[in-house]
Amino acid sequence: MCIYKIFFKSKNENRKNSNREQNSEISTNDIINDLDINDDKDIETLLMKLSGRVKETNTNLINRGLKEILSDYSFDDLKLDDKSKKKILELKELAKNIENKIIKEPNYDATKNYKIDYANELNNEQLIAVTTTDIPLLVIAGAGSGKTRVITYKVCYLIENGVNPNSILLLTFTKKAAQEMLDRVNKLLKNKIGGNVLGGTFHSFANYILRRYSKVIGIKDNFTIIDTTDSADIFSLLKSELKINKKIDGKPFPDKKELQEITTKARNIETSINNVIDKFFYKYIDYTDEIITLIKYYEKYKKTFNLLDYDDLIIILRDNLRDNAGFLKAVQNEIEYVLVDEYQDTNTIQRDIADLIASKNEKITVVGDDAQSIYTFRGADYENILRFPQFHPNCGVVKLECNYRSNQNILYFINSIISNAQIGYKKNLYTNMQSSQKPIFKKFANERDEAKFIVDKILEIKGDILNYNDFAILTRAAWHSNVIQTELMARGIPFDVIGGIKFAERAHVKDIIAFLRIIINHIDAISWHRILQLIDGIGNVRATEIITSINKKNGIIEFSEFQNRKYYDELNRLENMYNKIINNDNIKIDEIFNLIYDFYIPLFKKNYGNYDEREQDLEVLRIITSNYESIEKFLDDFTLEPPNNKFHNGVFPGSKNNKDTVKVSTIHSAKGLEWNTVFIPHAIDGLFPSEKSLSTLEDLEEERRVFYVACSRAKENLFITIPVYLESYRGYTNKPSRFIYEIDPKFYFIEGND
DNA sequence: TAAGTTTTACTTTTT
DNA sequence: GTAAAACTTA
Ligand SMILES: Nc1ncnc2c1ncn2[C@@H]1O[C@H](COP(=O)(O)OP(=O)(O)OP(=O)(O)O)[C@@H](O)[C@H]1O
Repeated sequence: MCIYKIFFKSKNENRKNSNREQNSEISTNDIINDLDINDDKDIETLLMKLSGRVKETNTNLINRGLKEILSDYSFDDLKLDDKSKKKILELKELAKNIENKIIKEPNYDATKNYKIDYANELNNEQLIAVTTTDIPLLVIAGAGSGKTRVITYKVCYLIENGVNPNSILLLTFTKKAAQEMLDRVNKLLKNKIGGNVLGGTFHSFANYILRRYSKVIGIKDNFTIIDTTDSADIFSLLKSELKINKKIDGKPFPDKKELQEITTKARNIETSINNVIDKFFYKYIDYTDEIITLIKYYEKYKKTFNLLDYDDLIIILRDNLRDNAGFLKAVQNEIEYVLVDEYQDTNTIQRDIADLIASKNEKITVVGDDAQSIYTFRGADYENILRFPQFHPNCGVVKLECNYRSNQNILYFINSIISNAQIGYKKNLYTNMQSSQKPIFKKFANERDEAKFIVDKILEIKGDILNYNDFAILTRAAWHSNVIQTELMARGIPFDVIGGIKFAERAHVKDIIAFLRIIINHIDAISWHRILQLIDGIGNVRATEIITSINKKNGIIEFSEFQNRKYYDELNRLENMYNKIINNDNIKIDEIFNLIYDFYIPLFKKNYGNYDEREQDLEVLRIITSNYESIEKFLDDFTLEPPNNKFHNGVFPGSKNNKDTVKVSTIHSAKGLEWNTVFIPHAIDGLFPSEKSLSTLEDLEEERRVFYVACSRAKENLFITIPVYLESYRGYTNKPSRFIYEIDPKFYFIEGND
């Protein structure tokens, strides 16, 4: 029995699809002729083939044992080009330099009367990392070596040495990570002082500063932060307005998402659009001019309507810190110490921000692990970590190599994975832990069998000793756990899904957010577009016309000039709604919601099917917002860190989730976490590493690091599994992940005969 | 110009 | 088996 009601699914956003016939390219006869039918296994194979859209016949994995398969490595090795070779040499040189800067002894006064016994709770290197506060410090920490612990204790140490909590800046990868560390600080210091620390992501910090210093910077303080889908929607609008959407001799033009991707890539790795197209979107090289034109209009569009995208937040902050001495000084006066977590996943803009703020007296500590850099796809540059000494010549370095998380067998395994990396700073992770079991590798006929095995194992290992909380299923892509989720549900095992969830992108959720945004920024054109186009008779062109009129009146919402239009009644209703909200300074969030619903629900019912299912999302939104004092704060949080988990009964963002559940997560969302037992399903070459990352060495290296991050989450048990047949994706699997081939077989165990 | 219908091109990770 | 572009109709 399933004890959770899922409030939304990530499927069926809109449109009912007609059932089209599958056009199979291979005929039944071909398949039968292709096979010798000798036993049950062959028949099973045949049935599988007939049922799916199998394009290629490959019985390789079905009939051969894993041992045999893994003994012949047949992947093309990617050649290093000269540029990469040079880079690797340079990085090696940098790594040597790091070695020279290692600090050997802590500068710790044990006679001081601290609340925390630092020397006792930290190992020698950790103690050095915590107590070195007079010079810039780079902490290179291997997986599970206690970097979270170091940062947490360092915050305490700073506070205990008289640093004002609200002048400590703690930059982490997610808001949640910062919150958890600061909660821990509170516990350690037995007070509530940690709550005053400025903790959050680079983006949330940028937002905080930009709004407060808007005058100095020359922007309005009520800007709307738009997410990537909003950006894409702007591109879509511009494409049709500028009529830049015609194919040239059948070659497709980038779609709205791709335009957004090109834009953000260029800005995050700080290079030209030309370069990005040349390197990453070569198929669009013929459209370079049109793309550049569109992006120019995109930038203008944002300016006109007071919109900032994610990249704007950090770029505007960096540029102003760099170019405006008065502003820099003001920010520096607020901040005494800068701590950066997950430094390997910062980009150059973020690096600059941290450096600039700390530049006055070099009070900065950065913590990271280049082997765990998994966000280069969005502009992160793990070289930041290796180059830290270049930017801070008088820095010290601490290396944490003692792993407190995983048992010896898992450690051998993960060390073996990362030893195959071509790029990177070598660390020698060791542990004092006892060994239990080697990581297990196993194949299954199909996804259902894989799922069953995982669920059975969870129950078996859990027994009466462990909790569901001790288990995680980590995947490269969110959909890799689909069948497993079904199985968990069928078996009544409570679980939470984290990552890959697109709550904020659901149409009706975006609608509500659009209504709210306009309250704050009356000329938020992209939100106006959403709302106006809900009304019958208003499309792209009419919406633009109305928005232009609002903008001309500086954001006054007044539609009398459209009196003769057939949809005026609806415009009038909208105008009245906003007047009620805007003219009442003391209006509560709940009342705002009621007014919006009064207007929206009729349109909502008309525009979308499956009303009941969607309505629950609206309820979720109401509950989330009820925790907020202001719409502004809610909108900022919702956009800066959109919910990435599913909401079950009683579990909402903001509410503490103390439920005992198995975690089903993408690897990217599992960063920094740990579990007793970790499963990595679908470890199939082409899925993990992803097919898209096979062509360049850099991409492949990153995939390996993702694999490394996944495996290094495990404390006691690690299971890696592959289904031979994937019903939902291309049928037969070719090979297990190449990362498994790379590992010395003595470090893992192949379960079963096959 | 809007709205509805058919075709095409895809399945990676997220602040 | 979805989302967006392209095309068609009113
Ligand atoms: N000095 C220590 N003594 C005992 N346990 C420790 C010590 N330092 C860290 N640990 C434990 O080791 C585990 C891993 O620590 P932590 O999560 O801080 O590692 P991490 O470096 O952030 O890992 P990763 O980079 O892999 O995310 C935690 O369970 C932590 O409590």
